[in-house]
Amino acid sequence: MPLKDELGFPNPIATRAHETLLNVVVTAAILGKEAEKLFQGHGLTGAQFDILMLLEHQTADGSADQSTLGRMLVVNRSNVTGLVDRMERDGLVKRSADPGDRRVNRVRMTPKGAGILKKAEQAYVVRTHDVVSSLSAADQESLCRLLEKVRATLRRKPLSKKG
Amino acid sequence: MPLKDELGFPNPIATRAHETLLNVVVTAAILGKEAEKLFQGHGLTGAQFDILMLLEHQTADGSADQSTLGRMLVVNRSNVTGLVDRMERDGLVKRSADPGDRRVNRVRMTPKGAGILKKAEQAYVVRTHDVVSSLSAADQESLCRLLEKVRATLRRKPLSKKG
DNA sequence: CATTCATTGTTCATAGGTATACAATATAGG
DNA sequence: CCTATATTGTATACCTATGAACAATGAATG
Repeated sequence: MPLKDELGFPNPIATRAHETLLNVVVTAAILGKEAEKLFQGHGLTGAQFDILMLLEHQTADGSADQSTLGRMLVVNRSNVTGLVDRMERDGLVKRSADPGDRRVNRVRMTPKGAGILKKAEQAYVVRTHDVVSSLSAADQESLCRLLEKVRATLRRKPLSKKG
Repeated sequence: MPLKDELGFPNPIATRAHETLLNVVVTAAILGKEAEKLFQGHGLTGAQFDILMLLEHQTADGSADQSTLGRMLVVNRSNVTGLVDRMERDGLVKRSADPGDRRVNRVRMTPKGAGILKKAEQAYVVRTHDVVSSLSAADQESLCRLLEKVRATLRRKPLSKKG
């Protein structure tokens, strides 16, 4: 079903470029809401799951400083402060001082956080596989490459240079 | 550049399914931030631009009720209350009573809102064309079709039925 | 060493988003 | 008519996110 009809638009979408970008943004929004519902059953939000996943799979020793987390999540580091605050409050992670740099907080999962992640990740893997099941391996590769191309263009033509 | 490197991940992304969905979500996030910067120069936020665009191009008479706006934006109607509050405060739209249904607010652009939209939309069209310029017409069609397939799967297998 | 510049994490104000509950109003059926 | 049931907009509590400003610390350079 074309995007126009999914969104209940009475009129066509003006340009193909607009429709393409709208497709990306709307799909991501729907995926995000779906993920949010999934994690709700495990006492996590989407952002909290993301942080636990990064700590589990994308760190050398299971810990990361907040700025690195922000960069990997593509969010402002001021946002990480609040995220880690709430996760620490809920006992999912803990902060500790970095021995080599007194500015830095190292963030690390608690056993409770690790346990919750384990179950949430299992559900996520199943659900993820389900959602992309309609795409062949080649389709998935295509999709990734097309999106990479869009991001590459964005990096090559930042707003500051062109508008 | 593969997503892993763009995000500064030291390790590979575990599954292709995860990588595919991550590509969609991350690209949308970057596009959203880029759009936000663009609209900032016109005194709008992304969500405010979306509402003005809907009123301009997807209504019969230039007005819409809040619930319809929510459905077209794929957001909760409680969110529309706040959006329209702020836009009314800034003189971009106004609310008026619906003659046929006393529960309903009709939302309509003010002349100020229309003027701002006109300029913002011009900038948006240029920028949009720029961003997808790396994709051929066929690529754009492919991208849209692949994303439609993902959304179709989501509708066919909602979380309530499978998890 | 001292100075400059960069980075880290926090705080603040503001905006967007959800879910829930609620009052007012419509609508459908007996 | 009356009584369920659904819909509309709102209020509230909460989470996610940005950008700006700030203090503390680190790094580079004269």
